[in-house]
Amino acid sequence: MLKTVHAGALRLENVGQTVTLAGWVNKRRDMGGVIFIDLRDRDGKTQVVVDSGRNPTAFSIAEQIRTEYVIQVTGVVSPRPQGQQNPNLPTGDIEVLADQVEILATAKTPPFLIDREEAVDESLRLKYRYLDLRRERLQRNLIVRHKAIKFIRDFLDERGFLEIETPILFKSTPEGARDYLVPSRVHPGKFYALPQSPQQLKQLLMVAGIERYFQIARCFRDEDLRADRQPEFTQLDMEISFVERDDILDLIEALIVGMIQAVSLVPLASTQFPRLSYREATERYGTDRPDIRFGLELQEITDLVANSAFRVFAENAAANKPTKAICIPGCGDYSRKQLTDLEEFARANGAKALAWLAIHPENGEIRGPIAKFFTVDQLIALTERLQANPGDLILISSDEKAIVHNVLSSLRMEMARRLGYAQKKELAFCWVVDFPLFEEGEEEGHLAPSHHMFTAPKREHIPLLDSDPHAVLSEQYDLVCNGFEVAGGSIRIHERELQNKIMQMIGFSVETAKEQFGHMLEAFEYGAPPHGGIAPGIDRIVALMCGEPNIREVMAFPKTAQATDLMADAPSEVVQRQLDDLHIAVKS
RNA sequence: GGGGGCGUGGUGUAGCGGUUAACACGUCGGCCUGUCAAGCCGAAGAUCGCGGGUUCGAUCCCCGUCGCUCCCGCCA
Repeated sequence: MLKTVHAGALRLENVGQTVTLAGWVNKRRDMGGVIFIDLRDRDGKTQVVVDSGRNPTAFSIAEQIRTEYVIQVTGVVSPRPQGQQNPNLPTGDIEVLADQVEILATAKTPPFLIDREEAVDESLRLKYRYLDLRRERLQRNLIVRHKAIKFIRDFLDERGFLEIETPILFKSTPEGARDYLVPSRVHPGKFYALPQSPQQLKQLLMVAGIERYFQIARCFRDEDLRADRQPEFTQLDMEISFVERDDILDLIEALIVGMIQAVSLVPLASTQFPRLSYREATERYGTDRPDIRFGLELQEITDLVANSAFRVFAENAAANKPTKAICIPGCGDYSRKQLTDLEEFARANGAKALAWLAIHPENGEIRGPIAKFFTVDQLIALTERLQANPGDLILISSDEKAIVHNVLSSLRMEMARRLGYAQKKELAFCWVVDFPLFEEGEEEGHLAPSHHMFTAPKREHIPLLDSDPHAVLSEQYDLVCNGFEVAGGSIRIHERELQNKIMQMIGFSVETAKEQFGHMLEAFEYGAPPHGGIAPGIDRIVALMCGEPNIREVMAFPKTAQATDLMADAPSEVVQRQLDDLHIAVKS
C-alpha cells in the first residue's frame, strides 16, 4: 500500500510514529517558510506540516502543490504546539511533520469547491459527479447507504433468508409501468424487458420451496421522474412462504427500527408504527400516504352544514357529496391576498372553490365570505368539532369525496410546510392496510388492480368478487414515512383458479393470460405454498435517513429529471452496425 | 403531454430599458515560519444559456428554444 494510515486515524497516542499518508490536497496554506497541507482521504483529514528548515526538498515540492493534487507524505506524528489544536477535526491534536512529499497526480482546478457545502448547479454536479462524490455530503450518504444494506443483509441472514439473484433480462408484461426493452439479436423482432421488480420470479422461488428469499434488487421503470423516482432504483425485494400479513409487518417493523437506530442520521419519531386502514388514512389525511409527523387532520362536517343557509354545502350534502375541513392554528390573521393565494392553490389541486372561516385572535369573531350563512349555533358546533381556537383558520372543501380529499390533503401539506411542521427532523412511519383490491372507476371497460394482479383478496371478501368487486379489500399493505411510500407488499394469490379469475376481471382473456403469465399459472398447479412479500425502496429510505430531499443524493450516479446521464452522456446514438445486428430501424 | 421555478466571470450571488455589469469565494503572481474559512498586496477572468422580436438602445420587456429542477398526468 502507498499509505500506512488513513487520514482520519491519527491521535495523540500515535505521536512519535513515522507514518505514510496518501490522499488529496484539501487545502494548502503557504506561510512562506512553512506550508500547511490538509491531506484528505475517505477517512478524514490530517494536517501535514512542511517546514523549509526540516527538509528543503520536501518543501520545494510542497510549493508546487495545488488543491486536489494527489500526494503521498511520509513524516512523523507530532503533537500540535500549545494553542494550535483544531477542535473541529478529530485529528486536530496532532500533525504530521513531513520528511518526504511526493506528487502522485496533479489536478486541474475543479469546477466547484470540494471542501464547501455551497449549493452548486445540479447539472454541473451531475456532469462532474466523480468530483461531487468527493464532497462530504455524498460520501456521508453513500456510507449510510452501505451500512443500511449491510444491516439488512445481516438481519435477514440471521432470520434464515437466502439472498438470490434473479435475471435482469426478463419478459415484458403488459400491466404496470412502461418497460425498458432490450432487443434480441438472436431472435429478430423479439425483446427482453428489464424487470420493474422481480415480482414473478420471487413468487416462483416460493413455489420452488425457498421459503425465505430476499434480494437487493435493481428495478427499472420507464416512467417520468420525480424527486423520489429514478428510472432505475433499488428495492429490498422479499418474499416469505407460510406467512400471514402481520408476520411481515412485524418483521419489517423490527428491521426498519433496528436499521434506523443503527445507521440513520435522522431519528425515529416512534418505535411503534401505527396501522391505519386505507379508509382511515384517506378519511383522516386525504391520502393513502399520510405524513403523520403533525395533525391538521381532515374533519367531516357534512352533518353540521347540511342544514345551513349556504346552498353549495346543503346541496352537496343532499347529493351525498361530503364537506370536510382542516383547522390551521395561528393563521386566522391571513390577509385577503394570502387567502386568495390559498384558493388559487386549492384550484390547482382540483377544487372548484375554497371556503374559509378565520377566527379573530382576540374577540373570537368569525370572519369569511360564507360566515353569514351560518347560525351562531352552527358556528359553535363547527369550531367545537374542529377544536378550533381564536386565531385559527378553517379551510373547507365540499365536493366529490375524491376531490375533497385531494384538495384538503394538498392544503394540509402546504400549510404544514408554511408552519414548519413538515421540516421536522424525524421519521414518522405508519402502515396503511386493507386497500381495496381494485382501483375506483374502470378503464377500458374492465377493473384495474390497485396494487398488482397477484395480490390476494381478503378471504372473507372473495364472495364479493362477483357481486360488488369494488367492496373487496385486499391483503395489500404499504409502509409510509413522512408522506412517502417506502414499501409496498401483499399476501399473494397462490391458487391457480383464483388467479385466473382475477386476471380475467382485470381484462385478460384466457388466451392472453396464458401467453403472458402461463409460467405463473402453470407453476401454481405444482403445489404453491401460501406466500407473501414486500419491497422497501432502499433509495427512499436512505434519503429519509440522510435527511435528503431527493434520492439522487443517495445514489452514486443518478440520472436527471429527463432520464439522462450528464456525465457519460447517456442515452446516446449507436452505430448503424449495432442497429443492424438487432434488426432495429429507427423512425426519423 | 401539461404547469411552475431557475439560467449573469470557474463557483455562489447582486443588478438594471442606457452602468466601466457589482460583491464574495476560487484561480494566478508577490510577501510572510504556526495556519486551519489564514492574512496582506496585486492581477487575470463575463459573447449576461441560445435564437428571434419590440426599441434609437435589451443582460433587463416579449416569443421561441435548450439545460437543470419541482409538481400534475404516468409510476400494476
